Amino acid sequence: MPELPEVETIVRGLIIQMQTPIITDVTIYFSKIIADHQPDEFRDRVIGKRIIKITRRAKYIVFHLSENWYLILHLRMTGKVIIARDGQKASRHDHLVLHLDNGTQLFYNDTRKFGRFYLTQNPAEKLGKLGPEPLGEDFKFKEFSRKLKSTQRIIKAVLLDQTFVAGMGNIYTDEALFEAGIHPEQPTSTLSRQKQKKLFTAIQNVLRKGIQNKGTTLGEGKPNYVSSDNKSGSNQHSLQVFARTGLPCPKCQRSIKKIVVAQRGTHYCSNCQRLRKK
DNA sequence: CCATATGTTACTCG
DNA sequence: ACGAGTAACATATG
Repeated sequence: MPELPEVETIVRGLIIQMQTPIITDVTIYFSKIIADHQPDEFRDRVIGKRIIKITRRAKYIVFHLSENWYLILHLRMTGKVIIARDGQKASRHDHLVLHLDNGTQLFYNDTRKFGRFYLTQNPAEKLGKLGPEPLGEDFKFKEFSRKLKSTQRIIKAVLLDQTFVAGMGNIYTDEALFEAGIHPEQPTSTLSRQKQKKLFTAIQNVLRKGIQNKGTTLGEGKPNYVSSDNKSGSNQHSLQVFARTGLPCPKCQRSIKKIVVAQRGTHYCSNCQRLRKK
């Protein structure tokens, strides 16, 4: 669920809510979510450290701790980070709690238990292979264009590849391809320069809009994504094709189709996004 | 029971 | 080497 805009929203919320607390205790209910440490070792290394800074890289949340330690969190499909007041009890699917010295606790909740914490002094090991941040200065058209030309893969698979561009997931990929008018199965090397440009811009547009709307929250009753203050986003109301199967295309009014591409549910307009031979 | 789900990665096959 | 496809992780929902 959480893609770049959702993780960015969470991080911005955490920065406002947390300041720079010291971690006074750690409760671990499900130790497999810690990727690289035994629970006791993890607690020993984390307790007493100060959270100096919180940043985002791709879909990772990076807690910068004192003494050059980094606590890196990936939420995968259903991970949530919620700040709550001291005294709040852990509930269903809470797997780890950071107790802080500012009167709050950070709960890590994850229905499907796919998320992972990485505790390291060498963050580049985990983050170094990621592609450019699409909203950062290192995302350059010239390089983007060159890489698109250099592979035979289909465009949807490439946009989901975190080493190509970092932070895109299934929702924003479908949205960007719709905005650019590109068929999800179009081989990247066949994209015209004009389509490359459109896609380059569309990626940034859909992500910026997602952040402005504080993320996409799908599902009724039990929201799949909430920010760190437990609020839903509103970007679901701005989606053009994702989760709109059978509804009219915003451009041509024809019915939005859903197919499987790169093993993922893929929403698109077969009229506005034509597969073209080159 | 079956299919599906917003992510990632290891593995197999051609 | 490359790229596509599959399974796995684990749980909930329709």
